[in-house]
Amino acid sequence: MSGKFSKGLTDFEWAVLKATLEIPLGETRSYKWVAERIGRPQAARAVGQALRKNPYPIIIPCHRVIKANGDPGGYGGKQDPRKARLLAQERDIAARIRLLGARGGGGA
DNA sequence: AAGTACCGTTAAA
DNA sequence: TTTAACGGTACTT
Repeated sequence: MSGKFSKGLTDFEWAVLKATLEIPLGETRSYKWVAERIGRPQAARAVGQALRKNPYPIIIPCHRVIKANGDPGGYGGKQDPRKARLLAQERDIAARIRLLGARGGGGA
């Protein structure tokens, strides 16, 4: 039984994608974080595989998933500075949302 | 610091 | 069908 929903993805991948979608905005989690969440604390590598495939790069914030060292994961070395840039933007957005909830004043 | 073992998917032979 | 490779972490040396 693999991929009872969309063919091409397995239950494992769905679990990884789901866990990645649950990562709060402006925050980052490690592959192990996802691995433990899906019930495979030792499958951090397999998690990286599912993210590497990332069938929905627009919906799945794979950039929020980094290594436990704080280094950006990626393949064969590193991805691109875009990842850090993207994370910085998300952080800004999260900060803005926090301000709105704090006093709902005009930000900028 | 370096090497090894673990998990799950994909590509190739 | 079987083998090789990719990708991150923890443990051991």
